[in-house]
Amino acid sequence: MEYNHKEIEARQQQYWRDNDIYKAVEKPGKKKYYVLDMFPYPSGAGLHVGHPLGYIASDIYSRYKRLQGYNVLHPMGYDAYGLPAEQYAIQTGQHPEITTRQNIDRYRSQLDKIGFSYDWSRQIRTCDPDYYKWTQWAFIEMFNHYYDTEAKCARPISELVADFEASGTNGINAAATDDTLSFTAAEWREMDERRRCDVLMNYRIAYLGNTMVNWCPELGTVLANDEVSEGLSVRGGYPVEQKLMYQWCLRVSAYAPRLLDGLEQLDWSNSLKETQRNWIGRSEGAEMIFPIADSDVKLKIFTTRADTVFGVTFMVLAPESEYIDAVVTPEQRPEVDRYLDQVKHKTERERMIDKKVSGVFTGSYAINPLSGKKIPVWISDYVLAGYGTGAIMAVPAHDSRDYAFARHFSLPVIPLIEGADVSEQSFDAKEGVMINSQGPELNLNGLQVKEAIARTKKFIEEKGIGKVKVNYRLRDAIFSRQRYWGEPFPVYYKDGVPQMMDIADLPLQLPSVDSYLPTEKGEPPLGRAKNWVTPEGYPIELNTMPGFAGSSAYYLRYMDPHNADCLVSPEANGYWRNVDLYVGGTEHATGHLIYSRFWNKFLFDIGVVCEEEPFRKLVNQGMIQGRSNFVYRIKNTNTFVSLNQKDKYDVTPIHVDVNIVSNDVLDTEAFRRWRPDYATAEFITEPDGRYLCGYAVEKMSKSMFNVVNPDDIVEQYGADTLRLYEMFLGPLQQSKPWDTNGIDGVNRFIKKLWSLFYKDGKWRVTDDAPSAESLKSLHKLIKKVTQDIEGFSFNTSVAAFMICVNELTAQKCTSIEILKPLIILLAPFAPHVAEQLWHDMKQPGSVCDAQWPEFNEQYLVESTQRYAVSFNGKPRYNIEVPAGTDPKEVERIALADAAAARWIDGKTIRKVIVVPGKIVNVVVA
RNA sequence: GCUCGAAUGGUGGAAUGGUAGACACGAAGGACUUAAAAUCCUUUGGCCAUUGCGGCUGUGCGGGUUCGAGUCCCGCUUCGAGCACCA
Repeated sequence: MEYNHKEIEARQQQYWRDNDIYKAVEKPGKKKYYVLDMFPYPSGAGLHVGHPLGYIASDIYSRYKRLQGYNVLHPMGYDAYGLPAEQYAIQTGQHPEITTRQNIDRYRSQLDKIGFSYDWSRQIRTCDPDYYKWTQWAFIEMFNHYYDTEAKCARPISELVADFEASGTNGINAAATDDTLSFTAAEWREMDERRRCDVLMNYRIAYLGNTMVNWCPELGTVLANDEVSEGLSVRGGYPVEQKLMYQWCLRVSAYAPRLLDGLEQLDWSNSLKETQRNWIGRSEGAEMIFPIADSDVKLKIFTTRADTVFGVTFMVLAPESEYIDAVVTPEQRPEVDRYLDQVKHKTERERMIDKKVSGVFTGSYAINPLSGKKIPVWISDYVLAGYGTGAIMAVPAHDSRDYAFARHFSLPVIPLIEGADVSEQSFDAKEGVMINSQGPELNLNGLQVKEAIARTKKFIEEKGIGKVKVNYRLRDAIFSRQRYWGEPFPVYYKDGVPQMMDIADLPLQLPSVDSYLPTEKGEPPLGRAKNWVTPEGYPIELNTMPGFAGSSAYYLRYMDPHNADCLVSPEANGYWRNVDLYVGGTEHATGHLIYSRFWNKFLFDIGVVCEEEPFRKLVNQGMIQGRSNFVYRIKNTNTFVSLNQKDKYDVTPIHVDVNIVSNDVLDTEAFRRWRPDYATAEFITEPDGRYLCGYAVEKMSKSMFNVVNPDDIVEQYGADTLRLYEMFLGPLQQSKPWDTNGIDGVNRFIKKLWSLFYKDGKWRVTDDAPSAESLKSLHKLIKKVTQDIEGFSFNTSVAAFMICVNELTAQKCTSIEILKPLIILLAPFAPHVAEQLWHDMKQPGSVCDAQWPEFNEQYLVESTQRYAVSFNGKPRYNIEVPAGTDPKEVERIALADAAAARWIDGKTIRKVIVVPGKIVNVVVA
């Protein structure tokens, strides 16, 4: 029998399908392991070889865990709502549902070919009503809860209402809100429904708020912070501007402390945790009150540099600050209005690019609470409304932005740190000894910066001038999108007051529309839906939910995908708990991975899930870039020059389809057939007659002709080769270009493996006893591969297989006692060929009739022991011997190695001491 | 600017502080073949020596710790990633 990947793979895959081999069933008492891939958005372009990289790694791990006897949950589904399908719908009128379905079918057939061990009976699609019912349900729950910052958990809004009825806002200062309200119980009772609704919106976890949003005119929708990068939309790269809009939001910021602290216990990479820490952006500082002279107004500011308060020479308000109206003097009003108008017409991006200092004086002065000095209050767009209180105390000597502002408007600069030269630039470092910092009641002179910060904080708290405060950069998530292709909100409006639908009436299905564009009135596409009202005739919300809504809790739904009564049953959730291993790209670091953690924590608070963190271990696979090939055309001709000859001519490099290039050698005939223009192409080749192409690493895309389709690789080499090769390419976490050049080496390995079992078509495995050296090769492999799988170092485990097969070939090993464990170990990597060989072992006439086993743990036992070899007490090197080796034998091996490495050249050995399991000490003279 | 990570042959990449370059690709030479493909064998960091065995050098740069450093520490350079008027 020859190795025929097509037959083998078709047969194995059929077998898995027919017997539901990978169907996961809860088995109480059996240890579970949940391996999850980030589910894909099914794009129209299909999969390229980069997409399956992480899926292969997680599949290897799942199969490995299964062999170890774990009950493994390894599901797959589709993140089916998204912009491309909607934009395609706008262009063609085809319903996004149809496009999405077609793309999903394509994805599925591509995934199937690679031989993944997914339990497809648990597949989910975020656009299925049965699925998004639970997205809508979670939204309603968030609407019905508020966040108690003291108990650090979500609580029913009804409890807050009860508090209000009993005692107004007294004693509920622990509710997360961005607007501190104050009213009595009597006042609460007198409020009408609309007013109460407005009040409660300040506390609900899902709330309607007038917030500054990232508005993208080109896409006609608002975007979340993580969907914007450098003032442009991540999707499409269109400009984004700031706009005040009444939108649904999620109070993610309330969970900022827990999102930060939770990172500690997670087995994630440092860089990813760091990215999240940056995004959450905790900063410890102080809130301080600066009263305005001759007025009742008190400016509240936030600073991390309380120590520099004696260097404050002016105050700055954000252009959107609520203080402005109270502070601006009548004389300054026209100038301020002019400035605000000018700022308003700048987009976020323009504000960022335009680093020119701008600002306007309000006409008012504040009083420095520590020094008593009068200082002017300005307005400038370098202060952000959304962070802190939207107002700052400016210390130009020690903050570069304040410095630039002070220099531009000729405001004074007072240095506060000894030796700091502030004549050219500010001194921002938090180090040195304080000077010029003495007020009537507080003297910081002579203190170190850190001491001064602490002293000042203590002082202002005692005096009631301010208080210690922790600020977070993390903003609430804007949850409305003015799109069609997303989950509809289960919300209707009764006299303009938002009402949640009854959970029993969910899912609220997405209606059909005649066009996917906004209405003439500028309403979102759902404004076109006919009868988009409740049975009572109340209008239903026109916005839809954003992309991250459906992906925030999908891992929970896999645990119990067909449950019609709840998101996940307590039994299923109690068994599978959370994801043990999550594999996916870093691009979701500040989006999906924050929202999911938030969403999960909320569900944890309300008792729906039993684990507070959704993803215990997370591995980020690197991106696979494209490797493009070039041909070089002599200008104005149809003649192409090979790489090493091109410098002799005036040439233009042209991208050429990588699929007609092999090892950078162009198939010239295929090139002539590739495009009509090139049918008559002439070639100037290398001396050996080959046409060599140049190459470059670029993004994998159609326009670069560098897309490699996994289907083609599977067709030519087989899924097992593809799987092994993707792993062999390099460390999983690292980004690397796809280069098909090395794939022959991996394919050769499989053929060599095959010929350990079949020689000239004949079965050659025997039940001979294994030789000592074969056993050594095998145990080396077992040790290396088990270590490497645990450490996600799949490239080196593939190398270990190659070494082992080469050694066994050289040893002419035919013993089943070696070959059986070998293919068991290989099965997670190359399941088709391994299972085929296992199957063949069970055939009549073969020597094996065992069942496909669960992985035998004896292979995982550490099989060697390490000894440190020292000379006269100084450790020199280590040796490894089989576990349990006799001390005499250890001594012999140690001395043989020492002699080989010339440690004892010209010396006399006096004595050798062997401490079992630890050390070999050689006393030499 | 702040934070994190990386730098090793022609290429992708291996090396719990212990013989740097595993494994693979590519390249060169050879065997088989009418020929090609496939397969197999040898060589392959650099320099020198090559009818001897071998010698020198070498992991971005400069220091340090150590009997011993690609690996640990200090200081740079370059590249990548994240955050970025966040006070």
